Amino acid sequence: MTPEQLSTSIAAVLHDLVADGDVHLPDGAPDTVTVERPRQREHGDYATNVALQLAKKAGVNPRALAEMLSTRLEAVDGIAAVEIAGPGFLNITVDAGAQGQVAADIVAAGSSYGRAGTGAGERVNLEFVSANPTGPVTLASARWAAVGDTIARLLEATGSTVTREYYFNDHGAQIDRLANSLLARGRGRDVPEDGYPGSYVTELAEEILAAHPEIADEDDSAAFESFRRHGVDLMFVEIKQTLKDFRVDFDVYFHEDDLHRSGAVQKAIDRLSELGNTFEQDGALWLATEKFGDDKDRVIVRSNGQPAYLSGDLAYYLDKRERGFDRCLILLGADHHGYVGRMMAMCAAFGDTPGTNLELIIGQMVNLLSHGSVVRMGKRTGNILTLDDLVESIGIDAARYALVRNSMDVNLDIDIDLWAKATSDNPVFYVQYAHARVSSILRNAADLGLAGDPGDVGLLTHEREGDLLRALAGLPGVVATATELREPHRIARYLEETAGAYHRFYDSCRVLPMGDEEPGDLHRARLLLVDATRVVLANGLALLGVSAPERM
RNA sequence: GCCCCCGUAGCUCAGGGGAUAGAGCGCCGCCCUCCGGAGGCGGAAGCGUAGGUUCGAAUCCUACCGGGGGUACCA
Repeated sequence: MTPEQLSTSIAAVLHDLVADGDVHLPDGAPDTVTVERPRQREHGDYATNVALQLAKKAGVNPRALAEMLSTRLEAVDGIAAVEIAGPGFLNITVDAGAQGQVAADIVAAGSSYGRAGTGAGERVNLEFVSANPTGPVTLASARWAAVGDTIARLLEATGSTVTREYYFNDHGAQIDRLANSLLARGRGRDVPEDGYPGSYVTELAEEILAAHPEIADEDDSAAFESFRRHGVDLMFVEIKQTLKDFRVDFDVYFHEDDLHRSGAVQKAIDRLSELGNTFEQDGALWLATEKFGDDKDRVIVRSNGQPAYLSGDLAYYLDKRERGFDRCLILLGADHHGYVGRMMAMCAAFGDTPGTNLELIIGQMVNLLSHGSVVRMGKRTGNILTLDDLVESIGIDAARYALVRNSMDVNLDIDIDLWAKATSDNPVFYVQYAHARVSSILRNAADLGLAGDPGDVGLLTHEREGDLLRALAGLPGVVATATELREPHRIARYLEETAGAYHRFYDSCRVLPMGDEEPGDLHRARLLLVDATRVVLANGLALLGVSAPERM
């Protein structure tokens, strides 16, 4: 019995109580109730605090409500015992057969175990990374690449249709700075003060000159344009390749330039003006964001007639909405948190609902640590670290895992000495090792001709078996929560917990027959449990885009 | 100044109002007759401070202290 099934059963019992007039709830009985795995084993397999939650509304004392629930719950199929504890907790023990059935259900569901249809029909646009094509993908962007892709996988797992989108900013002044840097390097000069100092600029300039030798004969202003065009193109190719190698595939690369060329910017501005949300002042055109909760109003067309950066965002947002996305999610670094107010106000100015149609997810910064101190020098960039630097030192699996393992709200320090280790200190290794161990048993079982017959799942009564079953039963709930809160780290933590439960089970429950022992029902049931563990670890790792090795 | 994030064990971090606050590392002590010991078991050790809300607060609110980031008619 999974927590979800139990929740439904308890809700059904509540409905009955209300229908029979035993309990009066002004808002009726809920459809689901909170069911959790208690920390203390004495508190049963599962516990619920519904009685505490609803007592006040029902106008009864929590223990009395608990009594009524308990009596009826004990009659429910699969529930072995219900105890009332403390102020009104219900501690529920599930019978072994119903518990063991979870393993069979998981194996039957296979790769679809943990998925849900809660987001069905929702079209989500998830924009992340969106780094300017002025250099290699940085370490900071790497976090958004891993987190964003994982959020996308989670949304897909819960039934949403997701478009992974990269906003390619090829319109602004920083591109000029790249072009100037390339020109300088191409002509054997030092990069300007505000240029890009990395060695990649020199490489790029050489590459461009090799492919287009005629640039050498152009004057500086023509060469500037050539370097600009080819530089952006090549940089962009490199960024795409880096991300692809990192297992992040974008569906759409959107060019800011297109918005300006197509008239989309003007269209967005006109729309906002029609809605009465713009005004002119000091020769500039402003968007009235303050009335929608922003700190102050924002310029969208500068007094020199040039559109301000925000105008591109307006047009881009409108474009996404017109492409049919119900929800536009954007991942941003903490250095952009100041944009939240104006972006949300902009959304509201279009008549949309901030938080629903537009959602900004802010994450904190990343550092790399080695031997206890922060690594500052990137290989090709001089002063800033790249995704490639990270992957080179710890590999893709560890990099993806390390980048999503923590809440986005915390500054992330990645200790590359730790993540490069092949020991259990390294969380990704710990989880992958559990999967390899599982796979090994399954291989051995196949050699023994043991696969197929599930035995009797009711025999899985060992404490460690129960712990493992409950851990495995938790995946759908964790996926649901991680998706809803946009918190992929919950998947990683869950996997570590599940891997731990498996290692403990393995340590005290022999799975395969020893020596000449005849295979029995318990062997088969445990084998099913091992197989279910494989499914859960593999599905969880897949959500993180991390491989689930059968051998390591 | 104002805004955002963080402050939990010696260290790195989990803990979406619930029962005795968890994990890994490090430290101390254990467990190998066969499935991968790259594992497992036990022990010592903690919610920045002060108020408030609540039957119940690490979690919500306020103030303060400490760390990080931001605050352009730049993009």
